[in-house]
Amino acid sequence: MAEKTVQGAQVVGRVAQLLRIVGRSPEGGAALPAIVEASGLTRPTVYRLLNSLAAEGLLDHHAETGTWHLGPEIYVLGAVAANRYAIEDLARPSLQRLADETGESAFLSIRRGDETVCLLRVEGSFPVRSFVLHEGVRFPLGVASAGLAIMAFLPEAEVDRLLDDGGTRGERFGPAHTAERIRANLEVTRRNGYTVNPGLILEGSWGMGAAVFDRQGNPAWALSLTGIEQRFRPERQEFLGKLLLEEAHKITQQLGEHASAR
Amino acid sequence: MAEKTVQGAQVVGRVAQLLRIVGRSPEGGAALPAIVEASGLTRPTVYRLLNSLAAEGLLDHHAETGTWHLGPEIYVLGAVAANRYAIEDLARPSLQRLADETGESAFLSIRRGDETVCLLRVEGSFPVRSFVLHEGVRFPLGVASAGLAIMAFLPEAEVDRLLDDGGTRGERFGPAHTAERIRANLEVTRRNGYTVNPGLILEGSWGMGAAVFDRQGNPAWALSLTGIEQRFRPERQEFLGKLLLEEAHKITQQLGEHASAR
DNA sequence: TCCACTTGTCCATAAGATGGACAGCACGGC
DNA sequence: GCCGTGCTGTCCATCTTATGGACAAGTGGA
Repeated sequence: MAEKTVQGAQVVGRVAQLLRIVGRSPEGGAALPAIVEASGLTRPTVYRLLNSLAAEGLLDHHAETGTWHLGPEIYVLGAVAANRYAIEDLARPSLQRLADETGESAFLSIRRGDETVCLLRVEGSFPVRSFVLHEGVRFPLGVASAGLAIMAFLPEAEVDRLLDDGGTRGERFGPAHTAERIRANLEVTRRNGYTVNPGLILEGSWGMGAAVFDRQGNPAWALSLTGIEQRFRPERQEFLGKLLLEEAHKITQQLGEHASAR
Repeated sequence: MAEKTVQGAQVVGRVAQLLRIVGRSPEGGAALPAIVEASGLTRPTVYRLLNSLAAEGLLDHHAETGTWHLGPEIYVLGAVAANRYAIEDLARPSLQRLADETGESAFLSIRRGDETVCLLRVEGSFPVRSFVLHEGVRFPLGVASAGLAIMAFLPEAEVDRLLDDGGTRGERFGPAHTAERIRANLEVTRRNGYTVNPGLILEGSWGMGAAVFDRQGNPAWALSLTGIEQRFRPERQEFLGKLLLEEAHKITQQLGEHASAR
């Protein structure tokens, strides 16, 4: 909503949209009908664009399954871009430690506009795991623990703008996501430093998160843990929260020290 | 050359081209006139496309310098794609070791079509360094040590096709890049396992490389070292070559063990 | 002051993306 | 065996939309 910046080459928008859709899909694979559905474009158009993107190496077309994946060019470009945006390397050890010490799965998410995108997932050892979150998955800020953790440290005006979405958030993610309940959660998050998502998206699938701050002090990333309700009882939350905050602080500090490109 | 696979959405080609141009630029930054020049498109078109790409987050426009960079969306997508194409993590320790033990700068390059793309660079300690190669830089196979190392282990027919380019290689990279001289180099490379580039691209700027093989046994990546001529004397080449082969083998083996997605 | 070289913008034109429609194939039910 | 359903791949007339020549305006150097 609210586009038209310059004059606009809207094919670019469609291309970006398709890349995002493919990137968001579960194990990196999406079939044509699903992409058509998700994009709202017509099938021939999607078909043509996907094929063109694959011809450029930006996508891959797995011949047997007919699924589309992010291609080697994206990987190559991403590797170059990573020189400018490199928390990943800093975060991986922290995720590993979180997963090792808690047994839950640990995640790094990044803020991207009004959404969070999951960048890294490290599996925990506990045999019951939630797959609501995985690499490429996006949620609006305010939904899921990563987005809540980030939102809690945004300026009030920003929060107001984000919460005022006309109710689509509730429709997509369930009635628990009202502006009031989110505000209440943010309040608690600010007090504790970490946030708790008590199965708001999927019943029984809990999560906790803590924000990581960039050099300007903005909450740009978040660490989070997910698992089943039984593993997030109040008495354990303190332990998990402390761990999350420790690792989040560690990364924030490393980012501060780290010399950045340009 | 030789396009037109399906029906083609050629904007996609232009978009991909621009992304590549920006990705290839020295410290990730390219100015508009340079991009216009490199792309062969007209200025308004490039301008419009770049702005649209930036609006989608695929590029970044640095306001002060007016330079264009790969954007956060590319980073995000690349991070997701990296799950499918992850030698990077395996290679980094090897590059570090190469750089530490030799003092030269060490590189990981990937084969992408008929080119190699540099993915990672680890600086060596030796105070005179070559900057011919850095992240995002592409060379045709057969030019630069990484591309030679890969080419040496391609099927003969493939080599023939690659060498038969009508002389543009020589024009772009200097007269040392004739088919005959490359063939001779490949011959030596096959015998030694590693390749030596004796300043073919830039006089005095030498390099050595060794191929890394994927699970199917294809040479898909290469490790390489670069530095000044004086550091690549014949008596030292054996030492450097041995190191390169060791690390290349190590990565090849790890890739074989590693369970891959899909 | 003038020149060279930028960035940003407009708009008539024509290139080319679009999408309805159809062919062909694979699967499953009856 | 036959029909229905859902898929991929392709065509092409239509009209959306990308294109690029041209111009305004700003900057810096000589």
